[in-house]
Amino acid sequence: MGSIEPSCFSQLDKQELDILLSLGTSSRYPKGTFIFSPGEAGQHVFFLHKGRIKISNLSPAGHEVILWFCFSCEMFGLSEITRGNDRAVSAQACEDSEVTSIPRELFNTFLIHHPKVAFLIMQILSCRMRVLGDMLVNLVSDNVNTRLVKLILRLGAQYGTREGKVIHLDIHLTHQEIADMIGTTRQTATTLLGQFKRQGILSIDNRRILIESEELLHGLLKTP
Amino acid sequence: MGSIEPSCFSQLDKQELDILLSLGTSSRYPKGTFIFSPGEAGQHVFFLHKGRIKISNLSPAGHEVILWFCFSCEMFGLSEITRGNDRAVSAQACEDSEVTSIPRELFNTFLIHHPKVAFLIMQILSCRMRVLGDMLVNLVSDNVNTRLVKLILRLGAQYGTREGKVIHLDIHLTHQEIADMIGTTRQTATTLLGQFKRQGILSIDNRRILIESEELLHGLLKTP
DNA sequence: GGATTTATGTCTGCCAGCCGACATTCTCTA
DNA sequence: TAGAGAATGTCGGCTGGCAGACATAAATCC
Repeated sequence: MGSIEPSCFSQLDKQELDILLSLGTSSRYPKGTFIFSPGEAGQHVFFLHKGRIKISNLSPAGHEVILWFCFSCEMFGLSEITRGNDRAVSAQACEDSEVTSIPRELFNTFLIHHPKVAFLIMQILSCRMRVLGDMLVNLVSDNVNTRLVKLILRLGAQYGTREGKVIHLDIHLTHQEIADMIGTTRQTATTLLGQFKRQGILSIDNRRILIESEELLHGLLKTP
Repeated sequence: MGSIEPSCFSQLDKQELDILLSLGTSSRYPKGTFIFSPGEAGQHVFFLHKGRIKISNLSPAGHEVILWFCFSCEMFGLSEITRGNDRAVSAQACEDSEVTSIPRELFNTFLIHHPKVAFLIMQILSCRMRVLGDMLVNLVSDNVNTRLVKLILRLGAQYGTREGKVIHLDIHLTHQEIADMIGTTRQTATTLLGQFKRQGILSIDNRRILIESEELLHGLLKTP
């Protein structure tokens, strides 16, 4: 579980990052708009300055699976870079977002001259592969309740800010989105979240989760 | 569906490949032995000359999920290269296999001087990410029957050899392994495979699948 | 070539969680 | 600030497929 992504480009010199970003053009995407969709040719990679991007996979039957979210200073659209394949997934802005898009060719050339960055990219890809692998195992071997607990714990560890015992999750998430992350239905997610609330494990304020007791949450893992 | 992996190192000059392989040492792994297991430090990458390697993820509860198989001329153990992380998955020889293992550090240095290969690695990682993404969607949105059909079709397209209407799948697979690839139980896999046999869709000879009628198989996708 | 392990085939009860349906409440937008 | 649209809460019936349990068949190993 929980191999955290080397999310920030902190490992990059400010200088290197500036060169990279100068290769692209910046633009704004209002909440809800798609940066790219499945089937399109993948001719750009993206660097997210501000906002939040949802990377998801849509089945022909219309079933959405959220693979992960990208936050500030993360890159996305990397999977298609080398060959310019069609996009396999969609990228949608969950909030108003500011993004630099870098043409594939320029990015590739950049990588050749900056092997350090190429390494970072491999690292990001590897890390995301692990996440997907973990998701698969969860999906197969855990029931919905456990999956939800693990999701909340993971989100807390990765994106939460601690205030005393309470962990604030400053991510606006609907029950539908939560359901799509763990492969269940909206109704089931609602029911379980309701239970957790009643047990004093968490509360939700304007679609933002507050983990009241990480301990209790952990406890749910032991006795299924 | 079905983005096929650039499996072979055909895109590499024979020369480049020779240099790469000279960095490592070759050894044999008898059927059943593990090349690496979860939790170990990932200090090598591997090139498979001959045999078949099963890459899988094991849940704490003991539930195995097979992520993919590696065949001749494919590499594996790539996910941990950049940082030397612990292995997240296990690699087990399904047949007697011959493998060259290349120390991480040497491989990394090699990559810096051969950006073309670095690109190839990214491509492989990207491709495997897609496969995992597809697996996730399948798992969530399809029932077991459909998942099995899709698996067989995919295996056929990827690894099958055509002889007239029949497609030979020269991969020795137990029902348990098939079940572990689509996230179901051995019993259910057995039952469904039995049905397919009775319908004349496929036959199994010494654990090797023969697709008798790809059409019929495809037909099962339309009417669930 | 016989014994032991490993894989296959089949049946059954049971229950997690899906699905539809609806009421209620929240949250944006105009 | 009203009104539309979206999100949440809740119920109950239905069922896919899991989990045992066991018999048989097929490999594999001395």
